[in-house]
Amino acid sequence: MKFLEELNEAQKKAATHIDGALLILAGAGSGKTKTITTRLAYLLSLGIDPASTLTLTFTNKAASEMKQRALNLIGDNISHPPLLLTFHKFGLIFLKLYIHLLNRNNNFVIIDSDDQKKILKSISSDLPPNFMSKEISKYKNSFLSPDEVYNLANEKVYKQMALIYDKYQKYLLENNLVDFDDLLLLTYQILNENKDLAKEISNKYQYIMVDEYQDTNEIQLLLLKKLCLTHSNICVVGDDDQSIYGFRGANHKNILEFEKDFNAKVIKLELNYRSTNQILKAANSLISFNKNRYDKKLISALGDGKEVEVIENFNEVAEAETIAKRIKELIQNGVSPNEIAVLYRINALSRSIEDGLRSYGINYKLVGGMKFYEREEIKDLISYLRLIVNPNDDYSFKRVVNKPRRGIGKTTLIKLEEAKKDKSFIEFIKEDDLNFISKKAAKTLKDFVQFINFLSKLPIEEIPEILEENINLSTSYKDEDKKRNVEEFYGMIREKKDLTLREFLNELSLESDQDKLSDALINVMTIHASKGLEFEHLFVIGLEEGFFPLNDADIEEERRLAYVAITRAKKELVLSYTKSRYLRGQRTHVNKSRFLTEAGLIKGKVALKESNSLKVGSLVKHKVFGTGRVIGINKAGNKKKLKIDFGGSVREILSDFVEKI
DNA sequence: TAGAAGCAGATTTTT
DNA sequence: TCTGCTTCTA
Repeated sequence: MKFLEELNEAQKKAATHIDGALLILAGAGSGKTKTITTRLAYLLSLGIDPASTLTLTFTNKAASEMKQRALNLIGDNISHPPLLLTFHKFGLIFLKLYIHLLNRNNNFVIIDSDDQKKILKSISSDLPPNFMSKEISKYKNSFLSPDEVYNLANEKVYKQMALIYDKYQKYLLENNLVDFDDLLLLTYQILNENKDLAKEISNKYQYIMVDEYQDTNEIQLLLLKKLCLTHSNICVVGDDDQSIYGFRGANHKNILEFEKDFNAKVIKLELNYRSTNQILKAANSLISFNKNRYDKKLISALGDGKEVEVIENFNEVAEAETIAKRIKELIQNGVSPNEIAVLYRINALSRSIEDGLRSYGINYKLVGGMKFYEREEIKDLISYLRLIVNPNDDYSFKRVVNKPRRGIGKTTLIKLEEAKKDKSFIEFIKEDDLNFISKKAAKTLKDFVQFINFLSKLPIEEIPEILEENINLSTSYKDEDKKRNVEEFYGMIREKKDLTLREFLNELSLESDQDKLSDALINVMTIHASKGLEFEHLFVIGLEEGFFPLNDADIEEERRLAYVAITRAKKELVLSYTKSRYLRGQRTHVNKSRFLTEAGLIKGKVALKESNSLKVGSLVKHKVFGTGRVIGINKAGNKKKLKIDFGGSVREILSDFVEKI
């Protein structure tokens, strides 16, 4: 087991821990992936059956990377590879096998958040789709049924939301659709309702590992508890200080309470192999202002290094120019552009820096941005494929029936919608003589349905050619990029000839974009997108109150975000702020961020104005009273007393005793 | 039906 | 300022 020798003492301790729960608190740059892949290799080298291990990640990229690294360590002397996949894919595989226990068919289709919003929009046009989608996700993640939401609602909007939620759920059931939350939720539900199955599954996966544990949500925690029903061999890795997905439902508390929840041993990895000590000093100082955290301190294995720089500029144009100049110099001095990055808190700040980079002739790539399969043209094609798989998918029908233009506009669709009643569009068009619309439109629709029907009989690899011949989608777009994307997608389909179309579609909706990394470009992205990455030379812009921190709602998460940003830097870190910034057609004067002071980079008084994000209208959970909604907030000394409506009974409770959901 | 013009709204987003 | 949606007009 040579590979153990590559680890430091703490890492080795973590990697060789076998039985019982373990929390590996892996600080930024402390060799987290190395440690857990080594642990996996170690388990396998002890003769543990790969099939009895289960490693869960959040991204496909992380899963495949870890798998590769573990296999490299162990070599090819194992019968089959260990199971490494995302939480969602695990849910998918599980539901394929067991969704019948909920009386549902396993030919369900996964919808992404975009589809979800469109469905919600069609249910209600007077609430913002983002709001609806967030609310519903909250309900699902706290196991609230539409009825329960209705009973908890104390305001009109929430009553309305309950009805929308109800309609949405019915729509999903009718069309046999599953959203991202469902993949986890239904899996949990099945395990919860079938005790024997839960035991069987738990027995099957004797060694569970979870990556990025700080990003898990409530359901994921419950799911893990089910998986650990018959044993306690769960090893989770994460860093509470890098929990930055709270707004998406991640519960920072999970990692803080793992020790208690699973009676776990804790091992801290604090030796950092990424950044110099100057950089870590700033990071440590900043994060120490957070109260809810494990105490730890990163120590550099690399020496002191260059001082962290703070630069002030008059405005965003000057800022961009200063930074572009610096980057140009770096590149001229032989630094590889892919070792340089510019980070910001919100996408809106990318514009000024892009302008600056362009005017200095620096090539950059915007990381994050629009994902390949989220693009209009790809979604169009996906809708065609979905319609082929499931002709009753009205959502997809509406999307593509007039793409390319066939002369089927809004009016025709409205007429059809009224006439078809409970039937799906395709069903109806097949059976009806359509004499209430023009002859031409009727023929077009009949032809369209026939075409879809024809496609459904083809093997997957023949679909691209026939599709392209008949609909010419790639030529109907003016944009060259779109044409290229269409071609690329056709290529992807052709490669999948050993899958059914349905399998292909489900895989696709769980796939995220693999960035084509190019060495010739510098990186420009949000801090969120930078998580897990590292750069020798790092510029973080917009360190101004109101931009970063963006607001006071969850200042600890903002601070963790700043911590993530700082710890991306290997050798050189430059933090930049301006005196005024132009945004949305308005110029505002801004003050430098408190984070600069907290990081010990500039002198100044550290303001202590903390507030938590509980507002009137927030959903909260109480250990005894369950879920309720805040209807009032009062001060009680230096604490907050909340008036909470628990589905009819109103109670006053100190904010310490409830948890926001 | 399809493009043009007018208007509100605008964090972060692993699946 | 820019985007995405609704309303207007040929």
